Amino acid sequence: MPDQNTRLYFELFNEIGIIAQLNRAALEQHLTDGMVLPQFSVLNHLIRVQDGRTPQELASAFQVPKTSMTHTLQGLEKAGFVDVRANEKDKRSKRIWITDAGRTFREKSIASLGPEIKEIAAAITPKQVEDALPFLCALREHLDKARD
Amino acid sequence: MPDQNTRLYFELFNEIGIIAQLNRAALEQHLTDGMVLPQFSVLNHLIRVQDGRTPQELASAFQVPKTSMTHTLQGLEKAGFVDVRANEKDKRSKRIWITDAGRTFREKSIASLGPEIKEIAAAITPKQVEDALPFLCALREHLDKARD
DNA sequence: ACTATATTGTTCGATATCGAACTAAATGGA
DNA sequence: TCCATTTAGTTCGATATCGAACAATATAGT
Repeated sequence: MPDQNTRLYFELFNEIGIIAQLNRAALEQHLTDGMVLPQFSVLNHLIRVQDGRTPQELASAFQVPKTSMTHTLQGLEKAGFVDVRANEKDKRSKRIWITDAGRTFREKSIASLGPEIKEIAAAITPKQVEDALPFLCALREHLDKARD
Repeated sequence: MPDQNTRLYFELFNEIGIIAQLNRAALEQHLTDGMVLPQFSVLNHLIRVQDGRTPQELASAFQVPKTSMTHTLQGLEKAGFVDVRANEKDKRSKRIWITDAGRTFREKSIASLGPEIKEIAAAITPKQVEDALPFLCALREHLDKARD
């Protein structure tokens, strides 16, 4: 493995790390009630994929340790944005449902992000994003698989 | 802004966030001495760009708050991987120099990452990375500019 | 030169993150 | 059925992250 290649992959992950960083900071400026990105992302996921997910499914979806997801969900529950109910099919487990307040919060947040997204879209077109996504998905999937 | 586009950009940042997450976890498994990704990244930056940077320059480079960089540097200094010296040209400021121990640590870490990178390179070719980088750089630069 | 403003870095407190150890429930052999 | 192993989720403790407030120094405008 020539050093040049190592450098290339380092640069890739460096850029990705910084983008994640900037995205997080920008997004959290639009979230009220002290919500943070992981909490907002969970709300989105519950709507996009379907609610009724278990905490473990959510942790896997976001590739965070389950302890982190516990913490995230506790915050969402305290804010009244999700309901945590027992899972009849597996009594070790729970299921997470988004509440009306959660839906409203999400919608308001997205609305307030509108101008931001519009601005990004002016510089980075949807077409470009579509073209880039397969690469990112492949990279994600590979890292995911290699995780043992 | 149609909802479809919003969704697209959300997905983009979601993928990027997860990749950053996975990269961090994978990388930290190869770091000894309890070093974490930001500390390793700083060492890399000091070699790649040139050491003698100020903490503020480093914070900007990684787009983290300066308090976070203070913390990162304190860890590196305690480990003996960087020297923090006064900045003659600006007495508010400091300059960071990598030590021999820091260089050695970085080299060993990179060596131990070799197989990992090789494995990634098998799935994601350097060519693909090169093709993807301009998009990521553009996105990063835009977010950076939009940060006010 | 003088003063207002900006910049650098720190400390502090609140919160986020996560690994280890734990409990409870499910699963898979014998 | 019984017991070993696996899985879901929590608690706990250590550390990371970051905003606010601060002190020291630099810069800009007059």
